[in-house]
Amino acid sequence: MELDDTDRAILRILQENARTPFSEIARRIEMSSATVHDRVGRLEDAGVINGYHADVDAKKVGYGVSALVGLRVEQGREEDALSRLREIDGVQAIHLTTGEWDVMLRVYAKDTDALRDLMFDNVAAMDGFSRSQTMIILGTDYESAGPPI
Amino acid sequence: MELDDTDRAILRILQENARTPFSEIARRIEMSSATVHDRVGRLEDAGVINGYHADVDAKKVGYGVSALVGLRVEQGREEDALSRLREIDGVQAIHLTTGEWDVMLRVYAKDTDALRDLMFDNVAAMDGFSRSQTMIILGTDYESAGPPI
DNA sequence: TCTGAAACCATCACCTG
DNA sequence: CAGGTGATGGTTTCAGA
Repeated sequence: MELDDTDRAILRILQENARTPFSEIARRIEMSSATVHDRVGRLEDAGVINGYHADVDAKKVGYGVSALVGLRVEQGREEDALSRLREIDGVQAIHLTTGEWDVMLRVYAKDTDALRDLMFDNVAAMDGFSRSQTMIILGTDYESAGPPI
Repeated sequence: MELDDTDRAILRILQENARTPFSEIARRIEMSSATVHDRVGRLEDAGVINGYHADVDAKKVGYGVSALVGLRVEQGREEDALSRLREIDGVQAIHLTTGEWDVMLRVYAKDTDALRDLMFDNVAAMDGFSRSQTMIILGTDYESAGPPI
């Protein structure tokens, strides 16, 4: 799908605040809200917009600890290993990467004890992984809502 | 702030789809939309909800490559180094971590050439960093919209 | 891409237990 | 004091141009 400047303007607004009324988007890009409605529908259908999510503060809902976990996967066990990772509560993202690690996870845990349990009882107990490294996120200095548009 | 089951139900719905009308949330949790309106306002004020963002597909807006970058920061240069990282276009997140790296970035680039430029012209050219490692994200197997609630 | 109209929704002041 | 009611003005949505 080809995006024009109008599409990009709409995407920027919805990336910044997904609850912006179409009528306000219309005012800002100087078009009718019917057009905005139309274009947003098309962006959703084309998979350019994949959803709208409230940004919920992890600490405030009881997840005091977050970490990045690097994993090495044994040859041939990839699919099996990944499907079991997906089932673990607290695993937020599973990225397949080049470099030192085959898989990088982003995980949430209540506290460091819960993180230890998550790593030992779940990840380390799985076979298919030969090595892991946990990097606790001490803080997040900056984070945007997605790619620049 | 103390969250009760009603708050958590609202958070789950808005995390899943931030554009859900309050009237529909009200139906689903069996309360009036005035109450939903009220509670959402309180969750926003308390910083439990920090915004609502459209999930925009990076590839579809021209960012074909994404990577995780580990950095070592020289002692005493932390604040200076971080503030310059924040200015680089394509840097989506800056996490301070324990372990092998002091800082982990999530970056977006148009293609591998653009990623090389980003790393060489921007990151490596900065002083304050002594070592770096780039892990290209080949794919994302799973990703949730935030912490479990 | 727009206009226009009907259905729908957010929001607020004011009640109620 | 959390929750509800009801009025009103704004918003979404869709057909038709």
